[in-house]
Amino acid sequence: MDVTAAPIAERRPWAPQRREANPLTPTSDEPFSCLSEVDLFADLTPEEIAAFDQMAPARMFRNGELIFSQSQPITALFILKAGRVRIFRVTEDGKALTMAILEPGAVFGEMLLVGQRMYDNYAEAIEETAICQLSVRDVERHMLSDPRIAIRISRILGEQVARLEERLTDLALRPLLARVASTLVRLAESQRRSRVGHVTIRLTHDQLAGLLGATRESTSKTMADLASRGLIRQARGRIVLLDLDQLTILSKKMA
Amino acid sequence: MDVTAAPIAERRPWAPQRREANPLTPTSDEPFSCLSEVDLFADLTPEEIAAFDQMAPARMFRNGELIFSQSQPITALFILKAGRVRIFRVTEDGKALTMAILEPGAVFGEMLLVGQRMYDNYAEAIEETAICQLSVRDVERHMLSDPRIAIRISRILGEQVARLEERLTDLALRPLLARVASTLVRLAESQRRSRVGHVTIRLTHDQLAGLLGATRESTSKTMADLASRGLIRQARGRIVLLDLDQLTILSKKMA
DNA sequence: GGTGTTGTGTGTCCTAGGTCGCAGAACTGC
DNA sequence: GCAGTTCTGCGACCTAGGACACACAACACC
Repeated sequence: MDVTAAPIAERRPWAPQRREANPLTPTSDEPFSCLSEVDLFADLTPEEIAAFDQMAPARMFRNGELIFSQSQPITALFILKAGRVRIFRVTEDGKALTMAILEPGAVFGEMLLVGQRMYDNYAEAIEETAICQLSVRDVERHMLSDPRIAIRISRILGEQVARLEERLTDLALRPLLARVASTLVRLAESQRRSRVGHVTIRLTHDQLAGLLGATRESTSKTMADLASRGLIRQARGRIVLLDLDQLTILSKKMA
Repeated sequence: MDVTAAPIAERRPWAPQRREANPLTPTSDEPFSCLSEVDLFADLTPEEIAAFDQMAPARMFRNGELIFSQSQPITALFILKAGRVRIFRVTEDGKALTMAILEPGAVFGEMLLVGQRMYDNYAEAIEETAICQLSVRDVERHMLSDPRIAIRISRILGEQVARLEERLTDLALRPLLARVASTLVRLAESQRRSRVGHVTIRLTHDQLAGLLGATRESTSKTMADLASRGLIRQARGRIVLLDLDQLTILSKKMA
């Protein structure tokens, strides 16, 4: 903890554990490419990618640091190079719902590209994280007009719509057990880098609860249930999915 | 009711009151334009629009008729010319959630354009409705490649994402009263053709409930509450919003 | 190894909203 | 007008999951 920091800063539950500022390191030492392997740019030539890379400064964030709150439209597009990021919203009375947990390769802030105001979304690093940023100016100048990019954006947004509709109906019509199962399955899919054997999800019950729109307590209870059925195995901060198929079935069960 | 029809067809609550089939009338008599005034095509020249119009046959649907269920990827794109359409999902046990209620000028089925399978969405006419359809082939041939269209699609999807995120957090963190208020306000915005005085929303409590993810009963109760506060006035199947500002405030109130 | 902190298990309430059931009002079609 | 249907309004339940309050286990940092 930073000793120079304020008293302890009102500690709202969703709030970043560390304060927002403090760029840490520019980390331009190793000139890694931000954009290759990000499918938003998959249609571009290597030369074009290199050109974009020039204008995408990288930046590190510590666990808990805020990457943006709605008050920062300085940057148009973020590319998550390493680490993990949580996108979330907060209500007046301090409760939060997390919209997504992003894995490396993800692009976020795309709403600005599309004329949306990015609303009340916050983004927070949930571990040591490297992020490349493209400024509004560069993006407007070089990307918005490019049909290859536009099509990719459509695809990304389309997937997002599908996921959101799914979550919405789950939340509206399914009991917690099913929602937990369905969320776990979805998380598993979104990170099946290694399709070998069991998938491990690195999330605390608290983080999972934020994704579910439920409390930590009932989430814990439900997880215990799943564990007792042998569908998952638990450890502090990580969840091993043992039986994807069974979980998928459960995710569709109603009351 | 159609006397030749089956016994009464298991009447699941979400099901169309009339059966699916029966094209009614091709209605090509008056050659109206399907595509002008639809902003998806706003960037096209009048000639191009006319060309598309050729390939967009219109079709009428009666109140309650199903326009598509997930088993019909014959048509890629629907344009709602007149009437209203409800997009919804159904769970195994017959409960439904309404994703959207569309007004004339809306485009739907866009998910297919974007490589999504359109999932479990159903579309149903909720009044006498005229719809133009574009086939997968035509769309693929003439539109997907067109950057002007691609950009428009991005914009539409972006708005959709924003709305869905809003609804999701509402559902997760706000009590029914706030959700009702917020939904009413959203509906008002989406149809403020006449910005004069009070907005009238033509929906039954039941339809509203489907949009809220709540039951008809509690929706009714909440509506009565709003009415008693003088924020709305009610009549059978229609709701008059008297105090938008106050409703907006309410929509943000928590418990 | 001790001390603080962050995750997890549980247990007792308590309430928003679902469920069921019915009654009456409003519109539809004859 | 009358009969069937669709809407709306209650009211008496009942339950999933939230709120609160701990206790303890695991890790992190010195």
